[in-house]
Amino acid sequence: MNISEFAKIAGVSKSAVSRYFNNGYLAEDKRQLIEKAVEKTGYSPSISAQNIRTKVTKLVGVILPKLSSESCARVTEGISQVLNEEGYELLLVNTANDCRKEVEYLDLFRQNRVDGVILLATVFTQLHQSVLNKMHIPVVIVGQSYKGFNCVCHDDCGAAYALTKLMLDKGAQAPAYIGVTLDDKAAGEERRNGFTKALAEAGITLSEKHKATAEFKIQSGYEQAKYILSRKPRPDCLFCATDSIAAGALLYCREAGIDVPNDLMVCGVGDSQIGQITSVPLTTAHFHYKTSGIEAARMLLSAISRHDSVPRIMKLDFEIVERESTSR
Amino acid sequence: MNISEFAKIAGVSKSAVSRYFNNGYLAEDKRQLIEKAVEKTGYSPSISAQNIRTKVTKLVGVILPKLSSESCARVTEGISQVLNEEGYELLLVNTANDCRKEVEYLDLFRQNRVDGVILLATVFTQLHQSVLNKMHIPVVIVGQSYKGFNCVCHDDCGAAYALTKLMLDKGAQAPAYIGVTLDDKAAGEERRNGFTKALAEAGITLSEKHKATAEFKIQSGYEQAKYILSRKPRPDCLFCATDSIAAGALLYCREAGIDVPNDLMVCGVGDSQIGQITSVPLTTAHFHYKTSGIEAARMLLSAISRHDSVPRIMKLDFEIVERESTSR
DNA sequence: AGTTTTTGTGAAATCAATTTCACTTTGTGA
DNA sequence: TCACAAAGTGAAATTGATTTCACAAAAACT
Repeated sequence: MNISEFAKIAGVSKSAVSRYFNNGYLAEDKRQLIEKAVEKTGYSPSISAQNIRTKVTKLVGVILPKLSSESCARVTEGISQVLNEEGYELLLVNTANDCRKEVEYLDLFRQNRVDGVILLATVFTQLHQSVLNKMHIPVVIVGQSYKGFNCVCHDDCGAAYALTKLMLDKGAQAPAYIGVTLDDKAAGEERRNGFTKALAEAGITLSEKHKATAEFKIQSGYEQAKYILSRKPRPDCLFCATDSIAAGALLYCREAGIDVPNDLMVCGVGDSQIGQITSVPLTTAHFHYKTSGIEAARMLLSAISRHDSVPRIMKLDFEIVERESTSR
Repeated sequence: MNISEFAKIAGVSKSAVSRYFNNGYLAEDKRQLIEKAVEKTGYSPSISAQNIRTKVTKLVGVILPKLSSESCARVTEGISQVLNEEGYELLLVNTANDCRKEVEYLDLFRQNRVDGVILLATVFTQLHQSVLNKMHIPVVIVGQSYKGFNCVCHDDCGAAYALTKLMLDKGAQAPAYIGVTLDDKAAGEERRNGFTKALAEAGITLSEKHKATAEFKIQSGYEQAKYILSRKPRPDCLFCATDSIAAGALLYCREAGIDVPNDLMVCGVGDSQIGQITSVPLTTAHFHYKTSGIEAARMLLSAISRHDSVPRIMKLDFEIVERESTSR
């Protein structure tokens, strides 16, 4: 069913039909004729054909590093809430942490497939930079902050600083650190920076023995905790860059008979569900993931509508969630 | 940049360009001319324009009840893996458990927006049925089994039966049950059926006192467990329809000083991450969620390619994961 | 050498819409 | 009653591709 055929059925011209669905510059009697015909036939205009003329797809590309991660899912939920309300659909691609795919998909979106792109970034290479600069549709980056681009990010450094300071204020003197790869600017570098800053202020230096890098997994947290906590002298507090790592660490503590929080304070970052039910409830930092998705979507929408917009960076605040794992 | 302009730059006709990107019925010299021009200009054909002619969008609609759920995320990961490989993109919509939205989106997809639809279903109303029957593009339903439609589902009944039998075989005599709404055929009805079947075989009848319905949340599991376990006589085993409910129940047990598994055996269903780190590691049933996504995507692809396909239902097997919460 | 077949080509039609433009009709004020 | 503005209309051009069709050139047979 195309517009001509439909117009014939409704007893009006093609133009009238088009006007009905668009600007609506149309006499009342024709409007009713068309309305009736729509009800009868269920006709609705082809989006592809509209796209050819208007260059609007009502589609937004969303690039995710990993779907089955609580934080990504929450961000995406925020994005989809706002965009669906505005009549946009999400074209979602999953890069499975494959950096080349990220660029590949950006390139795919560069053609006229979508009206804008939201990138949940982790790593950020030279290649990203150059592909992003060549984009001629608006892009918003979530979770990382890069000059010259639209970004919505969290205060990773501040959260790590606050958590570390919390433990130091409670009397911790020998801290340990399990982080993630520094390629991840936010969760790797920024959180480490916050941790380091708090130590520096307290005049404490971190021993190399008490530093480890884990993956974003419970199992990996368990292993790295085992490695660090079995070395002498044993630390009295442990900062984990993510809740899943902290959950793994707590698992090891229970197994090894280490008393949390009395012998060892532990904290994570992200306030994922898992922290509520660890053997000892976990102190962590709550990031407003869903809000970041909502804000990113809004930012993109406004960049799509008025095309001139200057790049802006929005940093969302966090909240410390204090639970037993650091109570003393 | 359109095909005519590009053809002029390359020094060939529009038709030649089209053939280059499609069937390739083209002389070698022209092929090279075009190849060079593509490298120079970065031209690629407009997907919308292609869609108008060929009716192929290379898009698949995916309807999710909730993004931030581990099982949904895993299924989607499987789907996206297979479809991306075949050059398809996912149009993802999140209904936030709103049944009307589910139908609304099905209707949206009914027009020529996508080549096929995958529906992660929970509830299934009369309205669903009638909208689905009016669909003229292939649909695959994941997680539920409905006659007359393509389905990929899990053996919810079998898993619940096996878990219940496991506890009964270990000597449990007074079972309790925390389920989810029966509107959810798979997680609500089927799992309850499996549980009931095992009881019936053992000649045990369930007291009304020992039955409750929770939401898919830790907090809700906690509350319902509190309600059930505080009534006399206390049950000696507890079947929870999901891991998150079980996690909440275990939380209450720790708080109330109930010894799991000696005083009370507990199990969940779904093998989510959370079960690994509960105060007592959780016995559960592992469903192959990612595999179900993969199979659903394959089923859809084959339905798209040869349009005649008869509806088929695929039921995936499960595995019992036995941990401490039922060890005796 | 003459005919048939194969191979390759571009013009033109087609797909399903929007939008401009030139026009009719209607309404208002003098 | 006439002039002029406003409102409404449909034909036709346009958007960016694919695909059919007719036709030319080259190759392979008589």
